[in-house]
Amino acid sequence: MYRTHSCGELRASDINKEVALSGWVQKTRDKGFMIWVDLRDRYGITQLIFDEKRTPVAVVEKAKTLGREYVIHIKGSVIERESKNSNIPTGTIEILVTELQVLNEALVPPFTIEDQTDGGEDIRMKYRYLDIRRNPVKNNLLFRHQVGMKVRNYLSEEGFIEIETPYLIKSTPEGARDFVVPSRMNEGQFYALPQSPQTFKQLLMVGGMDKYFQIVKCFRDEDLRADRQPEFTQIDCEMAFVEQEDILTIFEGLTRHLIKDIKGIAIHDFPRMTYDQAIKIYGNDKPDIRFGMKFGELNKVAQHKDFKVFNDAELVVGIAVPGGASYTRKEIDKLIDWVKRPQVGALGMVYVKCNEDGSFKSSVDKFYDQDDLSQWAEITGANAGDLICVLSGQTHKVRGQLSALRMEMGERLGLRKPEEFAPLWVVDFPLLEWDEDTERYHAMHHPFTSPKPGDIPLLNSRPGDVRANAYDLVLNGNEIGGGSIRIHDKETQKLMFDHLGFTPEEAKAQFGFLLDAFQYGAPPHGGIAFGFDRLVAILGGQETIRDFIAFPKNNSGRDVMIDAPATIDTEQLKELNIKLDL
RNA sequence: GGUCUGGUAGUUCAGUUGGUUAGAAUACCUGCCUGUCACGCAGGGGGUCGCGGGUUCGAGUCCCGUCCAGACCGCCA
Repeated sequence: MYRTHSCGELRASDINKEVALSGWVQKTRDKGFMIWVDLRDRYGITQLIFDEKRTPVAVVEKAKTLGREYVIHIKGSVIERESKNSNIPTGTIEILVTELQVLNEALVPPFTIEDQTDGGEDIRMKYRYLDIRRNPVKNNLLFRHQVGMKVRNYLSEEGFIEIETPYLIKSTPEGARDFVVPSRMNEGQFYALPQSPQTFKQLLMVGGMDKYFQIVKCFRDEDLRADRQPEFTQIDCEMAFVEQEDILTIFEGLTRHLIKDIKGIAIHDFPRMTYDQAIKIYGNDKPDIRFGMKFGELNKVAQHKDFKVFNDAELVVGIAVPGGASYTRKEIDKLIDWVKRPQVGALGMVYVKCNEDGSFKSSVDKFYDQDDLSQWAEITGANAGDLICVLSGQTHKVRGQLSALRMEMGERLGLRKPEEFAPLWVVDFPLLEWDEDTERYHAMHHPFTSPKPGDIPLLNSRPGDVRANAYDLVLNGNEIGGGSIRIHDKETQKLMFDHLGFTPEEAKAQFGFLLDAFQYGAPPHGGIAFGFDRLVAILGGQETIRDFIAFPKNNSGRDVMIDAPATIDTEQLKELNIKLDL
């Protein structure tokens, strides 16, 4: 028997027990007369002691050869420590070893297996199996498991059933790039990996499985980010005979339940905001509402003087940065440089210091008097001591720029507290979005999203103004879920394809199976999908999902541990009838 | 596709104005140490300064190119 106990469970009450333990050597402390070995497994650390007076000589000699991360098996008795360690749960006892067996030697690991490792991101990913031995990564994976269990239990109790859908499906032109898989048996043809089980879950609704969910891998061949991986996990849900309100209620419940159960925090406010409001007030469709700095539009009070920059602008908009009036000239200049970086793209920034004595000092004092500036302060909600930052230009661009500044300042001022949770529904998304490149409208959510019935007449005249029955769940400035009420009748779906520029033939070729299915009694239905990796990371107080995934990809979509992707040999290519053109 | 930052010992980093033999911490090895637990002490080994080219009497340092990594923009229905 390899072990009678784990390395995390022995206590003072176990003293005098004969035990067998197995695990990894975390550390040896050889004092000459005595050797201590910290033995580690998933459950904790137990100290072993090899004593020249009490341990057989041969065993002590073998203990001297142990290196870090050796896998060993020992037998011995639990004894009370002479000097106890209150830092670890097993700190009152140690194991007086009588038998030692080296199960496997280990090379010296390239970085230390400690909470505060000396290894950087790169090397940790290459040796991810060693990284996973470390508490921070291990605990993240345990945490992910717990969140997953709670989601499964909650949805299951609500009557949802988990159904698997295929991974080898058909490529579609809309949306993200597909990962494709060549088919050996069907020459010249390819499967695509699903970007989401969207059409399948709708077909499950037609199939009468009126409450479906799945914790499922999805694939998108797009560039990566700290919160974006090419393969990621969704909590995918769909319900039949529901309206938007039913969905919001159920998944508001799930969100509250998770935050309460996992973080012990009761969510009081679960606000809703329309897409238009979010864009106007926060410049962003996924606002972090843990802090203020709401946008104040200043066109009316800033375009009546001779300041050409503002007069020519489509939008003049500002935010009040709390405590910013104390910034030095140099600090403000750096802030201006920050908004002028290409990633943000502002051409400049006007600032107003709101002095403690109620006066204002701005970078545009030449053009505006104290009355003007006091109106700006009122509109942006600035108090004495704040700094008003004002950007101007094209509405769409300026909102994005000021939103970037708002998030940056929220971060710098510590207003984005990881242990605070502020969920938010953003509703009434536009149905269509103009695409500059292809010069046509495409579905903002996906082509199966239903328009708000009242807006359908606008489809021909002002397609950009048509709102959809679509909603996003935003948590702390991150989009963690999104969904919609779907189209369930063939006519509306045809209308939609028509406006997306699909010919009837194309629509039939791509989605004929769905249109067919809708002719056989499709119930009204809708759903939502949560980004599981993101949800777990945010509940864990982080925004990088990578450390909540056992084997993530790097920035370039590579798995540096197994070195994938990789070329395949000529035989394989031949079998697949593929010729490379490189 | 683009912007920015970085690449120096196993690892994390420092390296000034271009100037002698490239340093620190940690890890590793050896020895010592009668209760360690970030053990301590003494000693030791360890470098293609990412790669290629250029400027220079002289390049880790400056210039050009390139590769790799990270963050972001585009992209992500």
